[in-house]
Amino acid sequence: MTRTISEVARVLGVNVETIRFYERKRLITQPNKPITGFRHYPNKTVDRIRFIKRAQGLGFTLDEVANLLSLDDRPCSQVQDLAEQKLSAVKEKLASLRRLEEVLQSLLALCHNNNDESCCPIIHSLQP
Amino acid sequence: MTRTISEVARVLGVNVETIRFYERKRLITQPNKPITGFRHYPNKTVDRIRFIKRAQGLGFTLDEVANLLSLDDRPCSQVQDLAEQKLSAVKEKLASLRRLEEVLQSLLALCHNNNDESCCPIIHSLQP
DNA sequence: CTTGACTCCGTACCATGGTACGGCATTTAA
DNA sequence: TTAAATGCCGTACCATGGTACGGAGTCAAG
Repeated sequence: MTRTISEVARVLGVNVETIRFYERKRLITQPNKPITGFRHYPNKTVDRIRFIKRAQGLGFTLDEVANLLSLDDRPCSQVQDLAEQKLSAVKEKLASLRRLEEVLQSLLALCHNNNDESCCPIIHSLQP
Repeated sequence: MTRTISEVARVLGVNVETIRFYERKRLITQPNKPITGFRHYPNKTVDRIRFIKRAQGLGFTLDEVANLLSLDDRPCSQVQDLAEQKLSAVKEKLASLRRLEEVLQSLLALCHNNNDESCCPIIHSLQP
C-alpha cells in the first residue's frame, strides 16, 4: 500500500514538514516522483518513520537514530553499545536532576518558613 | 574594583563572548565606555553574572533568570512561584527519565540473554 | 614608536528538531 | 471544467545558549 505525504503524516500523527525534514536529513529516502503526479510513500517508509519516533521516545537523538538505522542488519553488540551509552547518559542526567530537586526543595522550605516578604531566601542564595 | 571584559571572563571562567551575549540579552548592562579606552566592569556586574550562572545551575533558563533578576526586590512569594513551577517541571522530567531508564535496562537485559548476534532485541522492539 | 595583545562592534554561524511560507503543479470533487 | 485542496520545493525562520570572525581602535612593553 502506498500513500501521499499528508496521509502518511496523518496516520503517524506527525507534521508533513517533519517528514520532509527527515528526507532532508536522509533518515528516510524520498520516493521517486512519477512522471506526473504526487509521490507515493511505501509502507517501508511509514515503518521507518515509526521506528524513528519510537527511538526518539527512548531518548535517542536523530543522529543516534541514523546510527541505529544503519545498524539494522548489524551485530546486536553494536546496538547494545549504543544503548548502554544512552543508559549511562540517562543515569547521569537523573543524578543531576535529583540534586536539583533537592536544592529547589530545601530552598522552597526556607521560603515557607520565611516571614519577611521583602527578603527571599532563594534570591539570597544566588547572591555572592 | 573594575576590570576589563577578559579579566571578568577569566575570573568567572566564562567566555568573553558569553558576556557580550548577556549584554545583548540585557541580562547585564554594558558599562559606559570611557571617551577613549576600554570598558571597565564593576564588581556589581561580576556578581550578577555569577548569579546568572548559579541560577542556570539550578536549571533556570536565561529567560527565567531574567525574571528572577527583575524580582530582585520583589516579594518572596513571586520568586517562590517561579521556583515551584521549576520544581514540578523537574519532577516531571525525573519521572519520564525513570521510565526511560527502565525501558533501556530491560531491553539491554534481553540483549544479554540473546545468543543470536544477527538479531537484536532492541532493533526488534523498534520495528512494527 | 612599533609590535603584539587586547577591545569593540556588527554580523554570521553552530547544533537540535523542527515549522512556515510563497509560488507553482497536480489532483479531486462538484 | 473549474475551484478548492494537496503536493512539491527552496528557502527562511523559531527557540536556546552560545561561538566565531573581521576590521577597526587602543593599550602596554620594549
